[in-house]
Amino acid sequence: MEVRTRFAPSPTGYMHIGNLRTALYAYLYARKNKGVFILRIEDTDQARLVGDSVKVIYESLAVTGLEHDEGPDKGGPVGPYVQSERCPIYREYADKLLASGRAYRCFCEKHEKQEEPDEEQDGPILGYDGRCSRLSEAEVRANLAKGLPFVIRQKIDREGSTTFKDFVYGDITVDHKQLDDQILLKRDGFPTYNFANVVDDHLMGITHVMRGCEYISSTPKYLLLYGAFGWSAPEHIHLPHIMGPNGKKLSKREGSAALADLLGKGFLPEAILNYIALLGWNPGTEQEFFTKADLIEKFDIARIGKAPAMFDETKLAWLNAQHVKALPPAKAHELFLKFYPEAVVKGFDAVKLTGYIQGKVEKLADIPAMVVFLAKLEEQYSAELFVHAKNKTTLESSKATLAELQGILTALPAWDYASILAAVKGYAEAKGAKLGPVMWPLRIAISGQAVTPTGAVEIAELLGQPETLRRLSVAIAKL
RNA sequence: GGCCCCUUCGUCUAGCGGUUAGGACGCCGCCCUCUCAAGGCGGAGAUCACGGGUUCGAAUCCCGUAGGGGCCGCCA
Repeated sequence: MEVRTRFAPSPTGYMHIGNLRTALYAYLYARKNKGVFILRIEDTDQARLVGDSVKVIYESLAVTGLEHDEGPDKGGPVGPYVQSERCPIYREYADKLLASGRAYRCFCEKHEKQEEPDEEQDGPILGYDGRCSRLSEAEVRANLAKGLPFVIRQKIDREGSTTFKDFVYGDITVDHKQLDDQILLKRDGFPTYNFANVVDDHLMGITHVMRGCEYISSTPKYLLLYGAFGWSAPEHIHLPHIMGPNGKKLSKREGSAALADLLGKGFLPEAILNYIALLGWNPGTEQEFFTKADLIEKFDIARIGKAPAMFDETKLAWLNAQHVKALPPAKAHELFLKFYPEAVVKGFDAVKLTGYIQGKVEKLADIPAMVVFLAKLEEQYSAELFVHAKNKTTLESSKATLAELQGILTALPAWDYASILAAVKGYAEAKGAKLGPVMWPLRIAISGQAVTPTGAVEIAELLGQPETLRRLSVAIAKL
């Protein structure tokens, strides 16, 4: 049978990283099995509609390359793919349940969520007591005639229990005493998630349902619904949560919960995908670097773990650096260009710069701070930087070295990497010194920094002869 | 409160009855080197949440306990 998976986000205005991982797994599983990956928008909560949020969903899938085969924007044989456009369908199926006696109209007041379960309460919280299921036909007709608003509830027999097999968590059994007559159709005519999800997954031919593990407890209710319709249920794959640092829920406030935040920090989409794929799944080998194609090939739902994982931005940064290194030079340059300060692009050979620092960039957002020194020497840097124990440099030795170097570099006829390196090496050899004691002061002098993204010779080459000599003078004066 | 689920280095994880409990990030050290980094090598870091069983033998199986998470919405 053809595998069909779906990503069914509700339009909240941003792409949560946990949701993105759910999408990724559903995508990978579909691709791996030559199946179909569907996008469905779950916008049944009219009170929470957020303006442009469907656009955010499209953009998120596009930037990460999780392209769907069917969806609102692409069409498909089982549309519409937006739940708010499917209301007649839900109505139709609710009526079927009404007719078969598996559902009933409920005229009760809204039952608000209980924030703090009553400490005093001894027994279980029972939920809705099902009183409207006992209304006579005449009473229902009378209420309808009065125009009383109602919801449609599924009639659930509280005897017995339901056991289902989850691919990740194994056999899960829930006692029907834990269930209540869930609402299928709300007062406003829109379906609840509980109902729409079952109807749509069935009608759309979904074979494997992947979603967060918060749905485990209510899955038996959905299964009962499949049963009430006489439908066979899809496979269920519940996923453990991704936690924030401290083991708390990954929140928008921490700045790493949304895809847009991560992108803004300069993480590559492919690195983000790679990283979140590994939160809760592993290939069983020691491979950690994955391209999307690799993931499709290696992904296996049997190797999804059960324990929640904490999101660690440090490790993401490392993985991101690996992906940056793997970029074709032209692609790297195209990306880096967006982060180079204007003065750097204008005044220097940016292509060469990219080549020099590509192996050192962790996050793209770090780039501006890494390269500004090229455009402008921070002349107030401390002379103490010249003192380096390991290279045996002091203020005095640095001054002497720099003065001699300045003479040699001034006389240098060609200003390219090889020539500069040869000149510096020749100088060191002539003095019987190692390269370190010469390179260290040179690099400090022309960068004004202890840490630079590339070596002294590369920096000198990029700066050009006049600016290199000028900076040398600044340093000599300082010393 | 009821029910469901989870628990191996700080973090991500391997492990599926017999291993010196392996790898990765981070951290530390060494080497290389044109500093840092990268790269290479090495180190510290886990009484496998705890307590009972079962077994010749348990991180692995069973039962409890604790801690954490989830559900108990006309939210998804």
